[in-house]
Amino acid sequence: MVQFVHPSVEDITLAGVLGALADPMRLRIVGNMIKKNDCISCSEAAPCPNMAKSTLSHHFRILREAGIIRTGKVGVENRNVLRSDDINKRFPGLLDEILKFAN
Amino acid sequence: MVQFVHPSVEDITLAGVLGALADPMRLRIVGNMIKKNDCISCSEAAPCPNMAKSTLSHHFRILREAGIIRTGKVGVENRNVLRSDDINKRFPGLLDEILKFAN
DNA sequence: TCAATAGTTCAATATAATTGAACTATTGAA
DNA sequence: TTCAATAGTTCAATTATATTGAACTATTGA
Repeated sequence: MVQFVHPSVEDITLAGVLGALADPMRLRIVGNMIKKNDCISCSEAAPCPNMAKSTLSHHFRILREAGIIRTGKVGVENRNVLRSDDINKRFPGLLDEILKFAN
Repeated sequence: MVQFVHPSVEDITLAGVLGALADPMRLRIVGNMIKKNDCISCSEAAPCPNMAKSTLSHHFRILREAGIIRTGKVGVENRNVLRSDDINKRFPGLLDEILKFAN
């Protein structure tokens, strides 16, 4: 059984959030999640078609462990949602401000 | 002669800015710069007393090459200023929003 | 039961961060 | 004008992180 690790709200850090978003590929993943209505599979959110799936999996793990997204398994695929509310509790307005400039 | 490299405004990237600020030490350096009125030497902005000066120098280079700070040599020391105006031209409001949560 | 799908984990290699040691440049004093 | 002190850079070595192919796990549908 694959167990996904998600930090609690109080464990989300500024450097962690910035670090997770400080990568063009991960910015595009999060941008795609917003565009495609927020709850999508990993491959659907992929920033480019030729990326190795292990790399994609790694990027999702980084986003997950920084508290940016929440991942749950539904059937054969993972569904990912942005943790906007949680991040806003910790850093009000920050996420929107950053994602305004993504893509 | 030491030549400092600074990107032009249009070469400042979102991932670059986020990457430069995605480090607790660098967040503290920038926080210290704001607290101590913006134009300070490297050692004055140091995030902790026991950091190797080569490491400190490295962090200032990261901040400089991301376009976060501008460095100039004045006498025996370096003076560093935040490039708030330049970053605001490229990403209006972003820097303030991030630094609101630093420290 | 078996193949297909979606993703994870592992191990190897490639890239970035940290640090001590040696260096450069500027100042101020003998 | 020489010499020590100060402030930082650069280099080389080690350590940590990212990327990827290959092998694995879990779920679905035929």
